[in-house]
Amino acid sequence: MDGCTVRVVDADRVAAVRERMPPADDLADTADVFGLLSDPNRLRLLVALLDGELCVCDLAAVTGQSESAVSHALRLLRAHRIVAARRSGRMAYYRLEDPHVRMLLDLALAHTEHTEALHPEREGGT
Amino acid sequence: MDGCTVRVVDADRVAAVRERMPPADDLADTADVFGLLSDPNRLRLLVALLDGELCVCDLAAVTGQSESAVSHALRLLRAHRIVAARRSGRMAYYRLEDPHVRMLLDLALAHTEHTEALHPEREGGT
DNA sequence: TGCTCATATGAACAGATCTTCAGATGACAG
DNA sequence: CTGTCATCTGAAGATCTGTTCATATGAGCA
Repeated sequence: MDGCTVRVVDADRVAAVRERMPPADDLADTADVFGLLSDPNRLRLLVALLDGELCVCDLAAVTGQSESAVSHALRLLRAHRIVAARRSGRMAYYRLEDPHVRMLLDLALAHTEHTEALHPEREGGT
Repeated sequence: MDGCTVRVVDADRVAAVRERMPPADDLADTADVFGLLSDPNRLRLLVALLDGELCVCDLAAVTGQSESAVSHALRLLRAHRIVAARRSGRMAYYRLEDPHVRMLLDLALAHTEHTEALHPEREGGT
């Protein structure tokens, strides 16, 4: 042969872990959700919404972004059903719809509060 | 002043929410962590490591990536102290180091398992 | 010492992402 | 109906990100 593109040391473990690996769709979904939380500005929006609904302009004020940027971000979040909009006249009030995301936010924020020495840019190799 | 680039509807809410908003550093950190979890392949690596340590080539086998890609990904995760490496001869065994990330993974996976109808690309507007 | 294997690294290219700007939509006031 | 206001949208550009290919490192073996 050729030596195999993919070498395996512990075949049993590999097989076992592959068993437990969630289906690609689920992983993609999950990665997607994390991706939506991976932008500081989007994060700010969601954190702002933890307390209750806010209109676009107030969200812009709270998070310090342009209203256009906020609108784009909300569009994305809305497309993924993470936030929902309520219309009142020409205003749009957004709220956090996805309880799962709320949990992730709570958990994540709780931990960063306690974790001082988390700063990146370090090699932990040798 | 001018009319304000930023209009505010509910000034009190805005002020209150700004109060509660975590410092920019914390948010950046949190967004960073989510960012590391936002790639399906990295996610696969981390899920594989939930069970215990694995060497690079086995990780490649489990996750279906090239060993180089795996190495690059691990490097990133290592830099952020999310995984740690143990050396044994020419092998490198990686394990999940960050308990906080483990929690996020558990929580996220638990939910995607139960959630069938999460698929994106939908407008929830009106 | 010289060879092979497991892993690490760097450079480069392709695709995704975020922000901004300009303009569209739809509601409300007169 | 006309003008204004809040929000939405599309396109364009700069930046980031992830993958690949080629090569480096360093351990073990003969």
